[in-house]
Amino acid sequence: MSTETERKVGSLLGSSLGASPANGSSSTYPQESSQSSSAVKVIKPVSKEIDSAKEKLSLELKQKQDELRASNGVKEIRSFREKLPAFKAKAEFLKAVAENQVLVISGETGCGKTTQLPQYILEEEISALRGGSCSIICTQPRRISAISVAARVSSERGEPLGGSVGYQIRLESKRSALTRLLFCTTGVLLRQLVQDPNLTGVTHLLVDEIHERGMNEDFLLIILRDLLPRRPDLRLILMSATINADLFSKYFGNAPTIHIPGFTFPVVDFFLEDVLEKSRYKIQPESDNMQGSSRRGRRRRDQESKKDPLTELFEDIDIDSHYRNYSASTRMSLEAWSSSQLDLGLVEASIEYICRSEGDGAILVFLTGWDEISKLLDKIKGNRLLGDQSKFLVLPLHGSMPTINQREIFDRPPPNKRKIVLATNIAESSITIDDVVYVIDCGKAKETSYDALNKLACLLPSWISKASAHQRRGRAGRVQPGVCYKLYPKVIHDAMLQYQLPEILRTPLQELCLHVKSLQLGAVGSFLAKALQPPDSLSVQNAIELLKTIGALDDTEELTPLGRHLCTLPMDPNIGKMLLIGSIFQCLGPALTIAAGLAHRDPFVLPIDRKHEADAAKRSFAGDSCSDHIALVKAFQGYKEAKRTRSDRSFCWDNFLSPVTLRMMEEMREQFRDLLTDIGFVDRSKTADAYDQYSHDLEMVSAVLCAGLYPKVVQCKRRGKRTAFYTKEDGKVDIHPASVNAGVHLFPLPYMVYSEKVKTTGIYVRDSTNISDYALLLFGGNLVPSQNGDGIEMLGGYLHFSASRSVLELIRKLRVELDKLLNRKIEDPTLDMSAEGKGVVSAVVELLHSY
DNA sequence: GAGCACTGC
Repeated sequence: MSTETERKVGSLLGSSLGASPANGSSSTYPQESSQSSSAVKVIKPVSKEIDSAKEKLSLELKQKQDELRASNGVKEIRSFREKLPAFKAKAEFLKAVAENQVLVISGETGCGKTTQLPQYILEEEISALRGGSCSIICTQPRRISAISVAARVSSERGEPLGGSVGYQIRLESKRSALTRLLFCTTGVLLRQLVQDPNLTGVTHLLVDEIHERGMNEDFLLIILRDLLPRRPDLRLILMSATINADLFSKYFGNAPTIHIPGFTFPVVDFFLEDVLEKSRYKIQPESDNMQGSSRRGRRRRDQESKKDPLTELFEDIDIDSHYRNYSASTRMSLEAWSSSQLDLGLVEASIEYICRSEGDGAILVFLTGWDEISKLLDKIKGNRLLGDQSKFLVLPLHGSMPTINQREIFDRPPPNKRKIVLATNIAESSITIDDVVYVIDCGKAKETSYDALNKLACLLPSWISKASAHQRRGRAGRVQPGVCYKLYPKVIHDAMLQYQLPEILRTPLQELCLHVKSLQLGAVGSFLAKALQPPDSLSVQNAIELLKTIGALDDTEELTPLGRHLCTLPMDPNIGKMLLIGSIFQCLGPALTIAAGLAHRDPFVLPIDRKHEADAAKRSFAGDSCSDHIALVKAFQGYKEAKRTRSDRSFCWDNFLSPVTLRMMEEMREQFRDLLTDIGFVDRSKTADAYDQYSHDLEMVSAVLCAGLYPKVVQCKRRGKRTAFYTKEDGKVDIHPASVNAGVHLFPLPYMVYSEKVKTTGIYVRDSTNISDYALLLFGGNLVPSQNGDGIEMLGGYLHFSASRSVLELIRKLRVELDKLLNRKIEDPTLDMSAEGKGVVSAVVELLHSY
């Protein structure tokens, strides 16, 4: 810091000291009253008028339903509905609903459970003249399914969507006062529970797809089990796609179970050994120049550190005796087969075999990721048979590839042209391609896991579960009998886990823990211990520790005022804090954009053939900011400007941006702005620019990022002509190659903040912004004087700052004033920062610019 | 030098 800066900051700070009230009791927070969160009073139908209105509605609904039933259009649909397997179980189902508070349904694909069961309840209630007072909710894990199921059900009833049947998902709903059956995402229901913990008025709740074991669904089940005794009139129906519904039944005190068989066309399975026989493909043994280390080798287990149990199981088999009925060539291939590396030649040979020897129909190949899809695509292009573009339409399908929104994935190709889709897990449940007849399954998927010991999120390829394999296989039998080629031995299939580990055991829990607090469900640890499969207490402890570090929970694990604000923001608590600080420091626009991008999805897409251009486009948005977050802000700004001139389509195309994601981000920004308004941080009467005074100030935006993302800090240490990166928890880490900071050798500033760090082939920081030590000193963690008195420490002594005594003293003073101001603002969001905090804010700005 | 997938009053 120059003496000039020191003088300026000192004088600005001096002026602010007088402006702040003498008693800035920033450390004591007002106590939360136990009633404070039930601000929304639920209006209960007590008066006679309301009762009679309901009776009238019940009559109307019944008349309308009877009329519709008699009409011709619905008659046709009715005969279709009566052919569904669910129809046979209708009477049993309705009887069980009437007699039990909780019911578990296991229904296989194609049985019609999702569209029929909620509808049966609705029809039954309307027929019994309870239509006016019933309220049926059916949750779905995904937005698309909530919409499409609601649309299907209302059309089966011959009604417009939003009548008696509606849907509600984030930022979008079609429902009315008449809606009696609502399909919503599980997340929407969880938010609803914050306002109305008793689900007042809801008569029937159906929770669909619980076998997927998503975090929201598992969380909801804990809440519901506690709620049922308080709501004896509420009926709960759990719907699972797999026969094994025991787990859920037991969890709810041995609730009765009804099984509904499914209907799909038969699918024939072939395993690796059969595929080798049929295709005559020869797997090449690992050549010695691969150093024999990382890749493979049967019975070379002792040379390798760790192998998964399924691979070990296979390697313990004596190939010649176990596969004695197979050809010598197949046995040799099985001997050479590696479970750790997918043999793309084998995939290619399988596709070729289908194209030569089998009938018409699309082929769907399940792979693990971008890299495999890309390499296989190249291989197919060079293939003599498959490379013929007049006969084959080969399409990659991956969440961050632009093809994801193209119609041709779903459309039937012209006659004599075969569609071949190379997909990730996205085609397992999110995207359905109807005309698939052949599935090729590599047996693996990239899966997130959470290493609580090292506080590290991982994303590694692993064997899928039997349930997943079944689901993938089923993709072949939607329109006619199909075939599934599994590129792994039957022995491995038989040893696969029945189900994937539930998400609650695979994910960092800070957001969930905050949610538990906001629902006033008691101590986080003991509440989550009631889960179907409770998370490791160390994971819970890590999450609580983080929430304490960022100031969302106090020492007694109670919500602080900051924590209460964060509960209202539907995003990771670090990102929520960034948004709040951004609004306080008048960087609202960028904060909204960054929050929307990080909370939803990166809008940058990666086309398979132009990834270097895509990389360059992202870097040009970042300019010399050394920030992925700034790149995001600039890209969004560019999109908004292009929209004004109606050139957004070409802008997105030219800059490798996803228009769908950007539109979603626009809507999310509005939602966030509204939420900030609700909690007082944004005043609607002020103009938009009132909160954007520093939005173009890179140093301020970086400081806001630091305030939000702390303690996710990376140290940049110069090593000769390069920079090496370190974190407290992991030691050396790498910048993710997709980051604008990848490959940059020297950085102007000594630290980075990031929002996501993940272990794949190494430990990568996915997004980063280069920040100064002043940003950290002012907006990072608590400042602790060094033991030897010559500096300041942070992050448990991991970060050390040294400077002259007078500078350190000045920073310490400024920090005290800044914390006071922030605490006052957070306790009372209506506090006028521009008046009350003028001196402190000016001093902060001055210091941040003193580089 | 590398990228599973969802989702939120």
